[in-house]
Amino acid sequence: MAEQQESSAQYLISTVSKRSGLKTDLIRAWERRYQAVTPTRTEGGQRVYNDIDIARLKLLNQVTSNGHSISQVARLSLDELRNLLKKEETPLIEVADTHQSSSDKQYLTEDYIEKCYAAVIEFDAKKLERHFENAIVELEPQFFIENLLEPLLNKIGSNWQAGLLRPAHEHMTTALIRSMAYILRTNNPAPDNAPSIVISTPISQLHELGALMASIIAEFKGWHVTYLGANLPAEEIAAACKYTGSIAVALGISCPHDDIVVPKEIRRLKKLLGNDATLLAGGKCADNYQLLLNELNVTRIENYSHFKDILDQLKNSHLSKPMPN
Amino acid sequence: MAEQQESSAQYLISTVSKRSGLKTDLIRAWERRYQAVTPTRTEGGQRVYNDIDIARLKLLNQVTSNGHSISQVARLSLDELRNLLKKEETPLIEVADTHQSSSDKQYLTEDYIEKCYAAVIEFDAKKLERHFENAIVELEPQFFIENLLEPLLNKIGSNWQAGLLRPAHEHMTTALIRSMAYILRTNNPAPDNAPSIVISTPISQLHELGALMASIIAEFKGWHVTYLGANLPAEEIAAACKYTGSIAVALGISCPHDDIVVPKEIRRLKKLLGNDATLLAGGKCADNYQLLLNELNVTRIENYSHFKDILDQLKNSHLSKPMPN
DNA sequence: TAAGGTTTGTCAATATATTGTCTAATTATC
DNA sequence: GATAATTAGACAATATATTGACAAACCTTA
Repeated sequence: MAEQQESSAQYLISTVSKRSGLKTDLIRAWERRYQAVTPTRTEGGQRVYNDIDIARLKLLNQVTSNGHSISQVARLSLDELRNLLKKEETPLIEVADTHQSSSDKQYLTEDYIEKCYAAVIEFDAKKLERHFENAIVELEPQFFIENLLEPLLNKIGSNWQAGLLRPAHEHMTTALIRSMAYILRTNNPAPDNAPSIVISTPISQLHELGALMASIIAEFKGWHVTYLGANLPAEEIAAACKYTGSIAVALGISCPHDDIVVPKEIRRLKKLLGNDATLLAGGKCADNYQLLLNELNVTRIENYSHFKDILDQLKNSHLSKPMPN
Repeated sequence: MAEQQESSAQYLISTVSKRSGLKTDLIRAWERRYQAVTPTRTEGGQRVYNDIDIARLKLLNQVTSNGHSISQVARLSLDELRNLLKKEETPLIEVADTHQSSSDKQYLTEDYIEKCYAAVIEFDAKKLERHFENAIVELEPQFFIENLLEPLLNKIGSNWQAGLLRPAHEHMTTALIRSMAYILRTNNPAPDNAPSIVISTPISQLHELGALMASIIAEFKGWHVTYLGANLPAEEIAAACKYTGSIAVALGISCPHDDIVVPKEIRRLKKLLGNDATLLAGGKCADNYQLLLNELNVTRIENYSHFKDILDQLKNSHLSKPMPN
């Protein structure tokens, strides 16, 4: 125990009210009547909430405004509440955030980034996961990816290159984010006629966070994504592309390996793909191969927002000239 | 039946009305006259419905508007109602199923394994994910892991070694299972005093499915798991173990590489860990290093059930001699 | 076919439950 | 002292429950 108290920040009821969008009276009533949350107290007896409480109240707010009666859902776990929301899948609502100005949100996000980074340093996967969960609830998934995950990964990446973090830190984070990719993806299934893309990293490129991010983004953009993880030979990537009928292949290149393997693999892959699919390459160290990419007519992905543009373009040109047969 | 304690998803009559398309009065009348549904009650006496009730009412709505009299169909099972609809050839909304009898379970599982394997061959990640999702709901997570995931991975593994599957197949499956690990883990959070374990694969060992399975199993067994993914040098694994205060480290060795790197890494890791943590090794190809493991006093994990036994033993011996300070 | 009974959806009246909000008096915090 | 939190209780607005009734639709059978 005592982990929650020390690990996550403490909030008084007015803050909680602002963040959850519930009146203070209501928060107290829900506690009194249904033990929806059970905050600790100060010596003087004032309620002290943590991040989990806030996430919980936020979820309860959504669930009840979805038609559920508070008495029936107050004792459900975070996961059960999330499932409930997922099931209901009410695309009509999408209420513009009750209040919470954009500056609040920015501050909140930075706060989360700090907390997450601290959890990474401490090697505390559980804590990191909790922060992620809360953040996904508080910020919308889309916002979470762009404004929290991306900066966090950049920070981890650069600090790792600077020697401030061990490889094991990065591995742990990668493993966790991979496992959480599910809840990020799960909300918007791609339509059947969506275009397909294969995302991977070439052989010798073991760091896949960027590629993983890219695949989440592509799913959000309504693509069918076949994510293959790291370190695959060109034939395999090409085979996956062919099997899935993908119109694009994106490679993540983020290790400064600068050896001869990567150029060779890219060459081979380009040859194997021919004109069936567009080849894209991105990542921190893609620059190292700029000449090669130019020569082979491989599209360079500058950053994530550039990636989104490329996806849109490809999608449009694909839709305008449907199946050749 | 009598699965009300299912805890999640309890609905009041207005919600049920919206979802089923039946007026509240009618729902009550059907209950009063024909026991079409038998909801539980709140303390105050209000009706509380679950997902099955809703599915049932939806079906009854369709069936009756198809011409059947409510008195004749009110007591039919979900399956019977569905059959009725199917016969009538009325392409209406499909209703999610939940209920399953235990006798079907084995057959059902084998069916799922077939379907999942087919999805893997077809490179259809979305389909595979759907099968997984359905299976996890239909079978309990625990059962899912032991009776579906394990055989499926074995099948994939052996067929991959036999050359029937491409590496890319295995990569895709790995990536997907990693991302679904979240919902498998998420239901039973480990208590704060749970022992910790680090799970990884040594450098040059890139295939992590086994290690991933092991980490899911360990989480189910109530351990704090720090999962580091594949291909980590010994110092990193040792560092993670030290940081997290883990009492055990499990390595997955499933590639027939039989080179000199793995023995070297295991030796180094054992040295780095000293007596602070128990070193375990498992996986298809751990046999290749049997002599080394014996020499270094590394526990060999025979299979997943053996792994569970080991975890229990370690947990007990850890609890009996708590913190040295 | 017409009469008579049965089924079925709907409604009304009355009583109880649930739930968000509010007031008042008191106590913490800074 | 000003601001914010606390408790306890009260209140009104909805939602639900129960019971009984009723007419339209549906049957059966003479």
